[in-house]
Amino acid sequence: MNEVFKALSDPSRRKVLELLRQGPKTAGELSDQFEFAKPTMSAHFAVLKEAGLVEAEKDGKQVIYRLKLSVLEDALLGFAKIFGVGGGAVAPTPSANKETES
Amino acid sequence: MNEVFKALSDPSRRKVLELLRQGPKTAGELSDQFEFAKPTMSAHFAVLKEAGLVEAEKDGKQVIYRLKLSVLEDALLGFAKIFGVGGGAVAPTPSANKETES
DNA sequence: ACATCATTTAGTCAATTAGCTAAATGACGA
DNA sequence: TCGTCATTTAGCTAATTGACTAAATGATGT
Repeated sequence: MNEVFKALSDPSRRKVLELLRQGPKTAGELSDQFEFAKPTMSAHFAVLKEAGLVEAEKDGKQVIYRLKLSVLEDALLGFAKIFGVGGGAVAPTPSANKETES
Repeated sequence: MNEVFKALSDPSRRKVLELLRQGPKTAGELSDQFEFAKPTMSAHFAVLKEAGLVEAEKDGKQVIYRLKLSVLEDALLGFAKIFGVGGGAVAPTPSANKETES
């Protein structure tokens, strides 16, 4: 879960996720939306993949990236829930507080 | 908003926020929950303050930190909403996609 | 087989980050 | 005023990050 937050801490990576919200895209299509060199983008993709936020499928020459919404959802809402924030979730009792890290 | 995500990307800082969920705490009380040196913690507090996630109030010798839940809420839910995730929010139409950064 | 195209890997570099110790600040109590 | 306590600032270092170019990989078309 730490890796998800690490991945989300970079604006370019958040933008990649937003682009993928419209549907799967190839590495090239995604890279076209940025001014970075391809290898730089490739590294960002790797971070997102490592965090489980996207999955890569190979299609001939290209690599298609697809958003894994459930992972993003689990991380964001899971964290939000700790604070009793969002969607009427109830926070666990403060005295039951144990670990931040997983 | 980028600063909020940056602040959240460190597990120790997330833990500080969780501790503050139980109510305001002094810098010392917070530091006691970690093995880091005080100045290290002070730097983490500064990052959280910079991001607007906490506010500091001076009380005699001590500094009391208080969670600013609304800021955390805005960031998390605001971002979640972009993906149509959580609390029944509806994502803006993909074609209306403009900027990631603010 | 060869050239080409899409992407990743390797290697480098500068900037940022997270930790530390030592010193400064600022409030209190004696 | 002096000593002490709580916290921050300053200054340092090692590790991580995010960018780059050049080279490697791997699939396709000729």
